[in-house]
Amino acid sequence: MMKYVGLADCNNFFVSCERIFRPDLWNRPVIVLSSNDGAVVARSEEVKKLGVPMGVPFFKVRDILKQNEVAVFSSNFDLYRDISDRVMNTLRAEVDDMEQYSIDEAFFEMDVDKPEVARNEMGRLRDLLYRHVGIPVSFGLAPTKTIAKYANGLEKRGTGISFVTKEHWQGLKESVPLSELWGVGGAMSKRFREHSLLTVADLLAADPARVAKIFGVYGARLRAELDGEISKGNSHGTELPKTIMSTRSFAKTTEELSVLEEALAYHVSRAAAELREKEAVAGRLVVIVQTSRHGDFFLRGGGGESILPSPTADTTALLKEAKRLARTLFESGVPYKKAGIVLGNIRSKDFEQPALFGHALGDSKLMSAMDQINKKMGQDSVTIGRTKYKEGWTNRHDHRSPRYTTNWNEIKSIG
DNA sequence: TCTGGGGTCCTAGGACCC
DNA sequence: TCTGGGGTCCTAGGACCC
Repeated sequence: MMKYVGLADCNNFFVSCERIFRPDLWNRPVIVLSSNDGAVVARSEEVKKLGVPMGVPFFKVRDILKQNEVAVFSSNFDLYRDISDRVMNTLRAEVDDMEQYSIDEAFFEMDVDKPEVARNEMGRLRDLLYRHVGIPVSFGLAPTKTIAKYANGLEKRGTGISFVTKEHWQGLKESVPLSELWGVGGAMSKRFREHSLLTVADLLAADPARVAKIFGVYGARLRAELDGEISKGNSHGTELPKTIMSTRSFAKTTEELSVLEEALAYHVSRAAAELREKEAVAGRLVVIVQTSRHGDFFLRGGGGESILPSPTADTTALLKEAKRLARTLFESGVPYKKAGIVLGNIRSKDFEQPALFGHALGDSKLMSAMDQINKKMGQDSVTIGRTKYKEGWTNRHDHRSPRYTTNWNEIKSIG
């Protein structure tokens, strides 16, 4: 019996989510755009074949998309998060030690006796997820996370099931370039090349101490992972996040403080609701206001930080502080394009004593009533601190699909 | 026309102290 | 020529990922 690491990865996740409710799109090219309809962030296989790259600005590929009758969607994160929860909950019930890594990926552990049995088990999981949630998922199984990531990539377009055993990996390492591995980007890749390290075999042949010295912790960890030693620890997914952010760019710039304040009210509400849902409080608040990357003002704007006298998850308290910071950052005559906040120093509310003269901790009746209504009726049914200027700061989402599963007004109707 | 938003981890270097 | 060196704490920014 040997312990292996599995990776489940949803195929073209955002596109697959859109297709669940639109069977007419199953064999058609589909893309999903980033928020504000800026760039392409998900592509169906048909679109990849057209040569449309990941991350390309939308306006640059508009023509080719039109010519090929590609279905275009704005991001619909309410929908994707909800579908993601369904995938993760289904998988969690079937595997050991699951750790959700991103909105569409999760690691788990598997004890393997006979490779055929392991393969069949992954096939069963793949079929189960497709039947229950409607999302195609591929699986990779290997000695460590980094190798499982690589394995997963091998069969994306085939069966969706890939098992790289220890023996198999020994045979592969000569031919796998370091630049294709998870965690190796342009900069690391270049530094490896400068030391004549091109393949996995090259790195494994190098002395571990020298690797650590030259390439730092990342290098040492990567080498260990490729050597079959599990070093990317399993975090078990129960810990709190270190930061929670909410930021967004505007469809058009604004020079109004009141518009910025209203956008911040939106971001504070979202982030604070997430804090309360995790039963946590934040001790640090950062407000960010930014101008366009193009034009004369791109160095203006910036961030301001506040260490809260008493950690809180109360929307009103956080908003008051955010507005204070916004007023110190604001300069009149500057066209702002983006605003947002970051919450830091996050800890469980259980460990916090309410300060005598500090803010409430955010479990007030008002906050929980608001959270319950918003959960039931859809996000933003009840809000604090904004109403008037919405068209001044919301972003562009001209192609958004209905929020089928999270908003009563947009539920799918048949007929 | 004008390139997302949300994260994590690591490192270099400044401030400060003795 | 050379101006102490070592520690800690903090933050900005780099790198990478989805």
